[in-house]
Amino acid sequence: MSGASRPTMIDVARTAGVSLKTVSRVVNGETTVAPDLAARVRAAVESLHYRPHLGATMLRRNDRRTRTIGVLLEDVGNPFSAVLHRAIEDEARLHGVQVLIGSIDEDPRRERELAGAFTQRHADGLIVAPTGDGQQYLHSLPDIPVVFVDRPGSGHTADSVLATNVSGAGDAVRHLVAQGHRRIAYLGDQPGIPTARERHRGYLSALTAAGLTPFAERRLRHPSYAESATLSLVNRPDPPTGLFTSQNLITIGAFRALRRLGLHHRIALVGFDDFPLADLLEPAVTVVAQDPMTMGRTAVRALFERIDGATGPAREFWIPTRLIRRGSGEIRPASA
Amino acid sequence: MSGASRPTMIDVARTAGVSLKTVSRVVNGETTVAPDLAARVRAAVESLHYRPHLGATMLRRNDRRTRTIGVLLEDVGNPFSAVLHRAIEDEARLHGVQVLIGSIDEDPRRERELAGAFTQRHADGLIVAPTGDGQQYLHSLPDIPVVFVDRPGSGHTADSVLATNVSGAGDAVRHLVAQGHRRIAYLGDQPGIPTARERHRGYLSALTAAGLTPFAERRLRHPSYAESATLSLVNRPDPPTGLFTSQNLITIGAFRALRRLGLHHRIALVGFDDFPLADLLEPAVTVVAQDPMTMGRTAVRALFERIDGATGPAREFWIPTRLIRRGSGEIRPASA
DNA sequence: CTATCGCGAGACAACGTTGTCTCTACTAGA
DNA sequence: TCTAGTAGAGACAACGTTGTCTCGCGATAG
Repeated sequence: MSGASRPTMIDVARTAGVSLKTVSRVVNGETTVAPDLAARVRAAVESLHYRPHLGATMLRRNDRRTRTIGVLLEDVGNPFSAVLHRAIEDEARLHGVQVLIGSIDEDPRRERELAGAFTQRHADGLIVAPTGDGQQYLHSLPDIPVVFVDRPGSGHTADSVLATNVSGAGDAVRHLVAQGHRRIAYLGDQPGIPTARERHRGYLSALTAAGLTPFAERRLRHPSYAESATLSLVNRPDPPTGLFTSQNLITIGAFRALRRLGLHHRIALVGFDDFPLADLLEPAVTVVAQDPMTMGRTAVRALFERIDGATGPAREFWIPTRLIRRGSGEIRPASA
Repeated sequence: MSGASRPTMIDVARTAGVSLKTVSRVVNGETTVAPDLAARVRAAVESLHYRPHLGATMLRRNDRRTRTIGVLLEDVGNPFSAVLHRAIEDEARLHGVQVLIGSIDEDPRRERELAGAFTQRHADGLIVAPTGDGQQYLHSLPDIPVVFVDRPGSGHTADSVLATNVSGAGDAVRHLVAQGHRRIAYLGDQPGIPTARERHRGYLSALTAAGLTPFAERRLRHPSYAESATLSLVNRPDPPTGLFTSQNLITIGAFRALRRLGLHHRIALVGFDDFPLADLLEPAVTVVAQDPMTMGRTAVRALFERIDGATGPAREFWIPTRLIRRGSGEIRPASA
């Protein structure tokens, strides 16, 4: 509360009656200090509430880790991102590392800004859920380890931690086919988003493999359009009997629409990405669940390996998805 | 990508053919530089990808803002915290300020560690959702502006941004009373948590004012016990006809228990704190909603005022709650 | 034509810390 | 007893930047 500026090593040295350098040694845990002096120094540090000036430390020791990583996710308010964030934080905490985080909101400019800001704050590394716009900007940053998570990057080579999007989406579609569905519609994000592209690819190839043709597809500019898109889809003369939605917010929007029309027990729904309370809805929602905990943990570990100097080609970590049958995906087509 | 160390102002100065100080002036936007020189400097900055060394800047200008704030929330994976986080981030972004964030998990030691870590990283200020253990530790930190959010701090005076917990909980109980309920049970967090205490107080005083006595109360050590606590509560010989739950995770646990027993259309439920999909459950869940967006925005604004030097006594910002009738709270007692 | 002023730009010190070098006092071995 | 060696502790420079001071030059006024 005093307006006085923070104490420096010189203040500590004066209080302890030793030289500046001895304080530095004690603070840095060097062993070449006599025990009684070290004790005096530690007492002075305590009484003055001395904390090393991180800026000065970093300035002097240019190689020093700041024990901070930067994390760029889609939207920290979204359940998937929030859980991923939490997993990253927990793993980072195990290593005594702080987390800087920001939401990208599908805005490439925002992505570049955040990456720059975190780099300038001397993050030791970055975990990025990239937009589809390419990550060439990383080349203009000082050399910093990067791990992509959730989505592959482009224009920059780095480790990536990805869900098995194609096969997961395929699982969803195959499941609907197995229930007898032939008219299976797709609702997903705009194809600029890499995961959206892959899940769409999984949808297409599973349909084709089953001898079906894509029935109806909607690429949404924003998940908030999911509800109205579903309404228009279902109001066609030949409505789909099953829906595959490529993302949790879209799944929820679709569910909302089906409920509004009273069709939630008639039209099957399988969503990519689990979400809280999916099991409490009626019908409970069948999903292809990702494993954000494992994804976050894997990304942090890979990043730390790179920070610790691991070289070698970029690695891809594929985190498996899992179909969770809850009810909405087990609805059979009315005509069958 | 080169292993070379990052460029400094001296490199830029050499490239542009000017003095070190002139580069500094251009980078800091001083106007006393001839346009052609400034242009040469900017070109050199671009071509070398020069970024000022934040540590050196902070070292030289000890008063300088780092344009970073630290945020300590309960759990960034929890919907309430996640939305609060997002609101804080958005407001901070408007001011060009970065956010350091960490989850406390009701662990006072963790709270102290995070506050220390963020302070050492030169956060300009802190936004803290404090545990009930007291914030005396803030006194041992260098002088840093703090705003409490969601919960009042103790042992340290600072602005606080709080929901109207007492009156909000009262609204919930009064609503149940108005539906004819007499046996209204309370399920909440342990009383060590300030908000839990206040909401419990609101519960008690509204009951008393209605001429009722507290019927049954459960203080949970952790929200994960909500489901089993509800089961035991409802299995009493004289079960409650209405439940008031003090927090979103507990509300969800209680709902889950009622559903499991098939009592979700028989026993009324009003929860404090809204949560996603509350409107999609059957019955949709009546809640006393907080306004995390406004809370986050208010906290950031108050913090920036303090950072900008505002003095004066600590302020309390009360953010009103709002009862949202959705169905579960409008169930009437079976006996009535 | 000279004195004064103002503006642009460089020289230099300082911020708080740590790496390196140096110095002193003590210990051990011959 | 003397020398060499060692461990502990201080002096000093340097990290990259900015605040202050100073200098030079052209313009303006007397």
